Amino acid sequence: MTTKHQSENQSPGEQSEAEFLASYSMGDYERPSVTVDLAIFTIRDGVFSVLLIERGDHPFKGHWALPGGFVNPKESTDSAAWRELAEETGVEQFSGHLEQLRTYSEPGRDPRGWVISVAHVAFAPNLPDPQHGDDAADARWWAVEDLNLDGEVNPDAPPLAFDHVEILRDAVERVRSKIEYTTLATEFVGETFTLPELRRVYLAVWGAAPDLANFRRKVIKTEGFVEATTEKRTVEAGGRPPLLYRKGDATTLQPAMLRPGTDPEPGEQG
Amino acid sequence: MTTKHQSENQSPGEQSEAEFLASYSMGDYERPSVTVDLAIFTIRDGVFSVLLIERGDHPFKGHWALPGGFVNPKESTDSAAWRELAEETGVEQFSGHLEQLRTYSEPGRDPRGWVISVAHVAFAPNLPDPQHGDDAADARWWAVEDLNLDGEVNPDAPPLAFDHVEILRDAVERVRSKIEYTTLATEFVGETFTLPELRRVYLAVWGAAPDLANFRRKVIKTEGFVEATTEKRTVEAGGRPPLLYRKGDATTLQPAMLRPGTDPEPGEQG
DNA sequence: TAAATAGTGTCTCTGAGACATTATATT
DNA sequence: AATATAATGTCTCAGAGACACTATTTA
Repeated sequence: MTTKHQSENQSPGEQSEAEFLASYSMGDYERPSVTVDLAIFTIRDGVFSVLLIERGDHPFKGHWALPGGFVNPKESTDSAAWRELAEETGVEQFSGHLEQLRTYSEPGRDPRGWVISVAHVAFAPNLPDPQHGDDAADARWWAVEDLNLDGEVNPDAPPLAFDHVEILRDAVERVRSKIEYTTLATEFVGETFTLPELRRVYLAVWGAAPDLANFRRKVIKTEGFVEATTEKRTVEAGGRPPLLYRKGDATTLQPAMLRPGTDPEPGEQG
Repeated sequence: MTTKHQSENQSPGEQSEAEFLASYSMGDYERPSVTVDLAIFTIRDGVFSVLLIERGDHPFKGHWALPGGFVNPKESTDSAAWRELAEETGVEQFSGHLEQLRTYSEPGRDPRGWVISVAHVAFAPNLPDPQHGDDAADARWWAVEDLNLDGEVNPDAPPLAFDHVEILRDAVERVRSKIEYTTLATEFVGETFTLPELRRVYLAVWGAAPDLANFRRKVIKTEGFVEATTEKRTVEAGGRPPLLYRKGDATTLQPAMLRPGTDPEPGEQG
């Protein structure tokens, strides 16, 4: 990476970069507020869920929104997202995965003014119920399939604030596709886990699980996906106790885990 | 999409959302400048190339940067990117593809202050040489492989400004992977094209082309990727004249076109 | 032993890699 | 005819889908 950049030849009367910066003013361009929004996903009792916060204030009072907040100077949007993640989940040492989704900037997306939001997605194993926000607003996990992300299916779905329907749609699709070609499904289970547990992650996120036998073959044969331990999960009611595994050091799946039902049809119009 | 959100019951003394917004002030949070940066790719004489601009002013005077500019109020970052794209390429009706890459916000990435950049990637068929910038700076196409994106390989590579090495690395990888699982390779060729031409797109972008015969089989059998015309390309020197094709209406490739050389090894540590 | 869950074996089909062969043009 | 490029045919192998079968536990 090139970091020194003072190397160009400089005529005597010319300004150096240091002098230039010292005299530089950003001018009076209008500037937007920049926020981060977080789609924090977990699987609770086999249900693919996302954390939402009920707004206690206008605008969108009583509607549900993704947790988020302003980005401060001297921090990256990632840092801001990690900070919000800790605050909202109440977990100081968050063990999951966080990544940037995309930036939403459509004019009018926030009625208060010019607000650009950098959305992030987090994957986490079973998290506790969230702290109640200090602004008396509610915060809870919602099953993703209970949200009306694709049309008005569920009359009891919470109304979503801002453009968070769009963000959530993109976030859900990101998670669904990311567990196809990476090992991130292991972020939704504990330190050790069984293969049926890992398979239930795919079931929860995709709404359909790969065939049991083929899933095992795929996971076991993909070097570095999981590592077998010698212990078995103690099971309460009936059934053969499953072997426990630990995540391996692979990060990508090559070839990808295929979503069932997605018949290998040729590309379609989008 | 839920757009009406005035439906919650409101006690007599309580503020309505309209009243709230009328009295709302964004406060005096410090706000960043937000810019867009563009990685505009094309293929010129079989060479995968990107448009860079030589900076005429500090900071990074004499270094090469991605074209870009400030985002204005009342426009999305996509609109800003389209606007810059037209300005920088000098093409009013740009026929290619533009998409958001990701947002770069690391503190210190711009020595002038707090600047957050939303980077975009554009795919275009052979574009003309760019206009000279009005600030007397140079603007030209650079072969991607002549840039030192992965270590100091080429001593004649142009020095890159800001964090544009990182952005370009991400942008190149985006293009390389996007032509695997979408039909975007057709954005690099003209209205009609031959299969060998399309294959040379993969050769240019990946540095290696799929086997000729297997490539044909894949493209032809993927419904909606290309549509055969009845004409042939008139050829100047020797050889059988190839059939001309037109792009189909498919957008995704299922299964993906595989990069050659990438031995189907299991996932590795990243 | 029945029920429940975990785990194995195997047939088949699709699609990619490799590479030999045929087709159609110019000089 | 020689050369050059386009297009086809075919053998093989990896890996996914489907599903029958075996294993290990509790009630």
